[in-house]
Amino acid sequence: MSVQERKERERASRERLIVATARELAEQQGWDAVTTRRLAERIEYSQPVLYSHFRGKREIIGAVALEGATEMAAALRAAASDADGRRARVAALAHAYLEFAERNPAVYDALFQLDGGLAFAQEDTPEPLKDAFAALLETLGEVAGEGVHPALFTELFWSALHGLATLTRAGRLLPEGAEQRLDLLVERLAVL
Amino acid sequence: MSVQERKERERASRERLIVATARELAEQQGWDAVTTRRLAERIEYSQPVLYSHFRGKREIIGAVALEGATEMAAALRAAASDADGRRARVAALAHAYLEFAERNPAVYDALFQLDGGLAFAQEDTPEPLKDAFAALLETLGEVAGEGVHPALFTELFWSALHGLATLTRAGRLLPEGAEQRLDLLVERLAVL
DNA sequence: CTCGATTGTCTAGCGGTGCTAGAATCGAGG
DNA sequence: CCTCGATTCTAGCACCGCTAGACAATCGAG
Repeated sequence: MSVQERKERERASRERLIVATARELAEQQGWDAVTTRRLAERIEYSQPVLYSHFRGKREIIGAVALEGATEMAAALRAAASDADGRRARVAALAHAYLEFAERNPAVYDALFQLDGGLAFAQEDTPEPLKDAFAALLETLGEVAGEGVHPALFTELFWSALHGLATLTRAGRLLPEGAEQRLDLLVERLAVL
Repeated sequence: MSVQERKERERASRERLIVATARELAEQQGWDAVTTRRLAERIEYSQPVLYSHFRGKREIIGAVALEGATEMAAALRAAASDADGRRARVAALAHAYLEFAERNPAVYDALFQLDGGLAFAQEDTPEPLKDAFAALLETLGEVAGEGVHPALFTELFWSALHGLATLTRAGRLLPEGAEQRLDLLVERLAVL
């Protein structure tokens, strides 16, 4: 049975290669440049191989998104745990969120902008996505204020962060005010 | 010279037809369905005619976006002027914004989600876009609070609305909480 | 050790996209 | 009515996501 195990290992490793290459290509040249032909060429296999791992391009985007969600959750938790006090924790969390979006634009797009075929806010939502939301909830739930449902507050705060992230990156907001907008968001929205 | 004038009128009218048809098709079947072939067929001309009016598909999206921006500005001003008192005005504005996004998803996408080749937050930003932001600023500037720059406050509030609009439509937020999230946003962010 | 079956991969191609060169057609002015 | 410039169309380019079917490599049985 060792032969079969080796094959499965190789197959799994090739799948990781596909996802990593897609992500790399997307970060370098944007998702438009991630075509099945270019991706196949980079991993040094033919196009149909991609389809033996994923149903189509959507699923590849989805795989990058899941990978990114795990990293994002970790980054958010790390930022929150490095800060002392509720105010500092919320500020650090918000800052970490926007920094992740800025440093990994392709991953952020895969998560929230493109169609990766992922379910959200439902029962069959993949674990990494739920966990990323949970990472937000852990810190933001503390500052929802009395009588306000923590999850609902988190959704609102998250929406604001998402809006800042996307509008900033699309050049819709002047970059100069970024820090002030973030301060104001934390100050006003959170009950400290 | 009347012949030439007639031709110019006809040309302008055909351009309006292109934009209106693109918008209609996008609202009906999504922007993916708006291909140059389908669009050409609907206006009963061949593809190259599109390119005698617009540089390419991007510019057509941009034209829909500008049309939408004008309408949005009007809708926001109408909602604000119908309400009495600052709190009600801000709530009405926010509600009108989200309603516009929900009822005109294709236009909203053209404005903020797709690349219509439009400049933002710059000197050469088209007038309708500046005006839509101005419509937000007129109402939101009043509730920025002391020592907070009205434009910066408006950018933040707008970001939150944009986040709510996009995440809701992408199925990332549960629709049930929409009203509560909106109330909370107005209550917390605005200084009433 | 050979041979058939199974598995894996590739070549080639389908119908679609945005966009454009050059042919064909139209219509206004002489 | 005819000419000639402006307008519109036909046909085609290179690329897209995706897949059928040919081919090669590997495995297990005799």
